[in-house]
Amino acid sequence: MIPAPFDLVAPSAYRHRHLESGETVFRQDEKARGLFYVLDGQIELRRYTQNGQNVVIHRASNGQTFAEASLFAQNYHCDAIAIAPSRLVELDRAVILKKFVEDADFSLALAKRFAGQIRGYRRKLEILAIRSAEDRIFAAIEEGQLNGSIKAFAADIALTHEAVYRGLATLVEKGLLEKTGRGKYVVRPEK
Amino acid sequence: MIPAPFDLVAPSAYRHRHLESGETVFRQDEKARGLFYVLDGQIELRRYTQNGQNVVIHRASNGQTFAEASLFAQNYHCDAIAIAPSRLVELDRAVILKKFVEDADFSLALAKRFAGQIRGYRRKLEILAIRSAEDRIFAAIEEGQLNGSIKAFAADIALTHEAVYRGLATLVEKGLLEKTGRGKYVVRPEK
DNA sequence: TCCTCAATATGATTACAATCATATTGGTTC
DNA sequence: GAACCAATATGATTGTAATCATATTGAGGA
Repeated sequence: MIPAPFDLVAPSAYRHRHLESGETVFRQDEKARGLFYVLDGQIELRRYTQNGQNVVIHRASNGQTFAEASLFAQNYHCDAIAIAPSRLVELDRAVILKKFVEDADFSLALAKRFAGQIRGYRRKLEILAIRSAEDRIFAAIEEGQLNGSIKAFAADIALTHEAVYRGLATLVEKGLLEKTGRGKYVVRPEK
Repeated sequence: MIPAPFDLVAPSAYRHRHLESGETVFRQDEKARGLFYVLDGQIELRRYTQNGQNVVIHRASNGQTFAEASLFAQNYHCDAIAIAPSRLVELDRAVILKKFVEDADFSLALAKRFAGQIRGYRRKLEILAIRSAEDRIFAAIEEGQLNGSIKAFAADIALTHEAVYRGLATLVEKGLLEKTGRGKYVVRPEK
């Protein structure tokens, strides 16, 4: 049930947590206690700039882990907030680190996971660098970033939700997307 | 001379490379051979989108490494191009991987490095999500992203160089930045 | 069933960065 | 030192996303 490689650590390192929508998992600059596995629900990782703007760094849902990087840092570097009722497993930092030095398979798998995350962030950067709202929306949908609500998606790709609604409408008009329901869009298959 | 933890691997894994400005270190989708350490020069990591737009993912210069993540991937996921005459050390992928499973200190240090990179990308995402050109420029300078040319900096933060020149001018006008020379700007200390 | 509320959606206007143009400066080469 | 070239810099105009406003839809609760 816990995804590889974290299934390799003893269950004594697990701690279950239930959160209501809006509750905080951890805050930026708090001492890092461990990483998390989402049984169900939705967690948003956010960072705040001085001006009060905030960026959604990542959104984790069923079956995903987050805050892996905090294993190797003293503190958390973003806020983690439940945006839906959520059940999490917290994996103890010290236990994971011990496992890391003892078990090469584990450390290899974890490093691979990190490499994957790095790639993911690169793709996000790539999308944010696209200037045209329409192109950005299309690229992000192609990457599979539109799974939740349009508003959340808009925040993800750093556009206002109005701009996204408009962009979606024109993309459908151009025949690049298909509207499959209220707030539901899919890439139209090439013919 | 090679930074930790790569100083721990045998020098037989090193391969020196000299590149002229414009030459290619590797291309996207090529088989990953290893990671690189920059003795001197400048390397740009770029990704190309379908529309032909390209994003500068990272810019590596003296004393930095790049393509670490390719250790755990089959192929390179971006282009690496020298934008100045550069001397590199290529570190063999297989040797590093072997070291990784054998030496826990090494694997710990590498994982820490990865975690640092993840943090770096997060910060970059944060900056790209700032809508106002002026705020974005200021935030990026505060993060120390303005080290090379203004044009390179502009590409980094996904603005046109014109917008950056104008933003810099108004920031100086407002007293937030100080112009220390042609193309040189520093954050003005708070009083 | 009605009420409430948030997400979805579109209209009108404004703000601002992109674009196109044109100097100016500084470094390199012959 | 002249010639060349790219980076720096600013001006004028345009395009486009943000903003502010206002419906509309749908889900959940009383």
